[in-house]
Amino acid sequence: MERHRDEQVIKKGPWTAEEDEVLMNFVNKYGPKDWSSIRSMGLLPRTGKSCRLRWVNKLRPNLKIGCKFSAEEERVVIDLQARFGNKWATIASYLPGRTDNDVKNFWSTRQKRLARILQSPSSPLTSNLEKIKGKSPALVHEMPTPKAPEFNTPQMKEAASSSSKCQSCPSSSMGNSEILQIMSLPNFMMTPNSINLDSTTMPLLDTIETDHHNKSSTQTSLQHSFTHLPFLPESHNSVLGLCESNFLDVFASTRQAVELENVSQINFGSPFLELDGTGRNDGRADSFFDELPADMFDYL
DNA sequence: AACAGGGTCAACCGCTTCAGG
DNA sequence: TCCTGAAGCGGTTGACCCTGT
Repeated sequence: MERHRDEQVIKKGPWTAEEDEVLMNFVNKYGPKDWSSIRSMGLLPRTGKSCRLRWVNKLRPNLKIGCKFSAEEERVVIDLQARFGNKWATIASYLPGRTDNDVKNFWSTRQKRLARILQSPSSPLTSNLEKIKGKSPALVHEMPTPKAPEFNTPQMKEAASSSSKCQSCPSSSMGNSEILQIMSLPNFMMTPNSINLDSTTMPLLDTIETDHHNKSSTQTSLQHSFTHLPFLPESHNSVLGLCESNFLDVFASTRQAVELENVSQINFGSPFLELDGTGRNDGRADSFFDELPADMFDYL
């Protein structure tokens, strides 16, 4: 509770059923407008903003209350966020029964989850930070400060070393490790349709040499790295699918687009919905990361 | 059973845009 | 053209619930 200029008490906090009823009656009588008159008429001790928000988010007809986002809705949100950015009201207009608040909450939950996975200090991916810093000094202050990675198992030690050095491609010390590094950046976002770039991501694209001597050597190197990561055996095929797909092309085309258009978001269709090479898009929603085996994120 | 951590959701805040005087 | 209040929007916060330890 707080006092307003005119000494009328403004109520804050959760709405009661009685207040909802008063608000509903008001809207039924006058329509969803003139929100501030609800208080001036003495109907409710709430601000117009508060009344409007309550109506829009909870009392409006045809809202999907207490109903989780379907796979299709998730896919739409991810796709539209890539197109429109954080225009939650715009995105919500494509989803009947969903409010901008719903979409916003859904997205922030996803972001938090992803950030937590990628920012895990125990991730060996952070081992490449020093190398990246050396290549791009201007980047140093923008990067999160990682703890020294811990490689507890022989598998992890092997994975860490192989991600920057590959026996079958000795000269290919760049490419795969940088891709892993970019994927681990907190602000890096990859959706089924686009890559979002920021000031920390873009300079790193320059370090990816997907066309250096030839693409297949980098691909082989990346493949080698993934093979040595400690996934469950049954997950290796899925992971290796990344290397066999246009995974590298995505980064290569992204870099080219940055050079040509000076843009911060690259749209490229839905390459990751077709990882199995069949063009499959069964409507399953989720970002590129959800196409990966679950134990991949356990490892990260 | 108690606790911690994460997820979800409702609501508030501050800023911008719009419309009317 | 400027001012003011209303409406709209995105970011943030905090309470509550659930789950794992």
